[in-house]
Amino acid sequence: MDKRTLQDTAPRLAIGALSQRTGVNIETVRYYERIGLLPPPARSEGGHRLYGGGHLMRLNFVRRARDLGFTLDEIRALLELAEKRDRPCAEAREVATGHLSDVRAKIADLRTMEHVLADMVSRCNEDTTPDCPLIEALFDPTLSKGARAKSGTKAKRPSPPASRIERKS
Amino acid sequence: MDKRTLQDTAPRLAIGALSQRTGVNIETVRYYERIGLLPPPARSEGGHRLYGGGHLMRLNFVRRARDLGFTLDEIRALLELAEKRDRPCAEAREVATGHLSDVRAKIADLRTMEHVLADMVSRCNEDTTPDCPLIEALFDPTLSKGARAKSGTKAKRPSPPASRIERKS
DNA sequence: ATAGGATCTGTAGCGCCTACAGATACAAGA
DNA sequence: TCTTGTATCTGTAGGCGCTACAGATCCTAT
Repeated sequence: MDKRTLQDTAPRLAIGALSQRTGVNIETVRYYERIGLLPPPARSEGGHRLYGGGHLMRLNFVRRARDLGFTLDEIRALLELAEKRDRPCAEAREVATGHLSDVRAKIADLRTMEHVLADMVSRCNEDTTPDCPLIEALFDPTLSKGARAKSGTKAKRPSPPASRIERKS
Repeated sequence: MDKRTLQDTAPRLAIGALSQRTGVNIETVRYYERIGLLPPPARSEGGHRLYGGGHLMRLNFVRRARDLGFTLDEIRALLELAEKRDRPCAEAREVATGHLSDVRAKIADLRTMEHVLADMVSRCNEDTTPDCPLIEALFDPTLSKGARAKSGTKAKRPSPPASRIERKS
């Protein structure tokens, strides 16, 4: 059988067996079908799902891509590219490089967190019972982190005006 | 005002001003109140929320902790520790070290992903139109990754038995 | 007095599953 | 053949941490 066609051979796998072979939870398999990521399989007379080799490959593809952190939408795109065998390489590369830079951005974020956290924990070594430096640090505004800027200007007025209710800047 | 008491001074900040000063979305502020992370503020005669300095500090604390990746439950615990000033240091340290190892585990996972992805992308350089190596790699079972083991034994039978519907192993 | 913001409540949606209930199907043993 | 004990079925709700909307009300500046 051609590895790439995703055509179905005679369906013979029940959902539990498919789940075991792919490592994908049964409920998740049904979920993937609901959202159209996995095509609806054949059914037994009693209505049980029966999967063929194509499903097995496709679901393994999905699981591997999930392990690499691709979103379900990205995976959907990759699967489409895998099926229409025109010029998928460039487009697949695009999806993957886009995801790769997401991953790298996440790593950078996490490394920043890691350093700050490690620093906080280390300064917490001597058990200074009141004024735990870890908790103090979380109260301390110097840890402001301008990253993850949301939309909208952050008013950074240093001294608030006197009394009265403050509404917008 | 003591930085740590979280006592409220005269409430005078409207929710929009609080949102701007903390960088936390208005809807999120209300959400935090709903789930009990932020205490219900005073209200104006017409029912608008009015926040004091304690809320401001507390919400800033929450935002900084979120920036460091703490879950809301962890933050809840940290805030409790910040309030009862008995011996919070050891416990706070525990929360933080637990989270730190989560962060490190995530970094390790992401680095694995990064390497596999980078490798896939680089092997995709020459535009081999059919048989894109990137897509082939996702079909290739050698990329199985035994990590993230879920509950339940994964049956890894290499050759499936002959015909008939397969149910459980 | 009025206009135009800001805020109110309540609800639903996002991504990606996971869990449950109550009903049915199926394969193997007696 | 009948019975048992799984496996599977459908449908719905929940979880995290928000975000977005609708339709109503409030508040302040002119």
